[in-house]
Amino acid sequence: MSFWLMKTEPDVFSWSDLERSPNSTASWDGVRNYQARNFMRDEFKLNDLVFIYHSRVEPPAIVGIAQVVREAYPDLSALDPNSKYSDEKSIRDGVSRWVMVDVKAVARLPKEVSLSQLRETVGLEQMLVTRPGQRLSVQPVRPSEWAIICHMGGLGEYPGGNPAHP
DNA sequence: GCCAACGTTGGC
DNA sequence: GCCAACGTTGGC
Repeated sequence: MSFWLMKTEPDVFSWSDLERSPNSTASWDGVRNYQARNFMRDEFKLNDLVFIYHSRVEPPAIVGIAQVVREAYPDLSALDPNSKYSDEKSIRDGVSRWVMVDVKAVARLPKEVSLSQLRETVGLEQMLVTRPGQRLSVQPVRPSEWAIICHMGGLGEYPGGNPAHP
């Protein structure tokens, strides 16, 4: 199992929006960056765990943990002319080159972990999200980083464990 | 295949 | 809301 971080602007789609979705599950659509797409398409596996990160808010922070419940499939929003993610040029034979995954909210962090906290914490120096100018919206997270952040977020020994028993 | 222009991201 | 950093586009 692998760990990931995905960014979202809560004004557009927040952790609460995910929790309120049917079965706490939503399609993570609208990713329009090849590096991010490739992570989702090639490396996201069923049951992988994902930190949900709120950007463009004060403070930017990791707020919850989601789980991959469906692996990559074509991003339907690219085909929808009314969607802001519509991308006609990405369509070939009726299928977009962009993909989405379905994720399910599994645990809100009791204490959200802010970007400034991430930057201050020993062991997280290599995280992409802490780097200025880094805008990749889907990023891998190392197991050691996952464990540290779960602990900071108040989830104890959650890392890699059973989501049913945090 | 270069690179200037452009649009977007995201911390501040 | 600003704007630096970044990724993409398209003319050449």
